[in-house]
Amino acid sequence: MAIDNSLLSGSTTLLVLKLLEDGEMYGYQMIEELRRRSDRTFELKAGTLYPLLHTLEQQGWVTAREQSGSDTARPRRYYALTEAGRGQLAQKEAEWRTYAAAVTQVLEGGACLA
Amino acid sequence: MAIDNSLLSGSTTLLVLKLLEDGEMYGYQMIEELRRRSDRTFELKAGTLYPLLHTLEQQGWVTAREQSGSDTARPRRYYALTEAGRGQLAQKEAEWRTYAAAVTQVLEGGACLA
DNA sequence: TCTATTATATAGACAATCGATATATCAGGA
DNA sequence: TCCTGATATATCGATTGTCTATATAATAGA
Repeated sequence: MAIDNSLLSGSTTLLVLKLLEDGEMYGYQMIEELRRRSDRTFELKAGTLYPLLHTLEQQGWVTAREQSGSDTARPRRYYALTEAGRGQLAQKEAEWRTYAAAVTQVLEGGACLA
Repeated sequence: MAIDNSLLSGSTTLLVLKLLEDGEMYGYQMIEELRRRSDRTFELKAGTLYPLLHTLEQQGWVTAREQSGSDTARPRRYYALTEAGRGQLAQKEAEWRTYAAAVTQVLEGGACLA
């Protein structure tokens, strides 16, 4: 099922930081990996990701390393989490859990609370 | 914990429709009820809700009934779900579950999938 | 030759939320 | 009495996040 784009809003940063938790990745790879891990639910667009990566870099949450491989058409920019980025990831993960729990509570809690 | 505003984006319509599932409500009441049901996680702003309600009405998902009670300072606009609105609610609820499951999968799935 | 894939980048359009402001009444404290 | 806060709805402009479209450039395959 294709989900409403607007649902994605706000969680994209979390998802991108999460991808970098286990090691560096380049942008195009992130799009593919995110699609794979989410069973095609998330099909992040290039026009969304690249500006976001630049923002994350400016904020000091990731660092970039350009690798102009001879085999690739265009040099890849590998991104890695900084310590600050790890902190942000932890915080955004906690925020997500709070948010998701609250939505679930509204959806299931219905009329009666203790 | 106060969550990032942008996380709310896209789920607001779902939450509002859900509130109306059990009967009609007016705007101000929805703000309070949503805050209560979510344990203060959702503090929907008036500037967000009222334009949204007008949109929902235009789309035919809710109907409005104005009640100028003698005891209230200003007449209340009571909103109720239409049949189309119920359909939308069901669809948005399904979308939410798909989306939330995908985020959880990315957060927990990590590197290894079967 | 032409198209698709890999790989990054930017500009402009669009949607959703917010803060600020407006209006109007009533209750309660200083 | 005056002033603040709560009740109740409404609109405007700013900000943010995502998208589509476009650009560039090399390589593989039909």
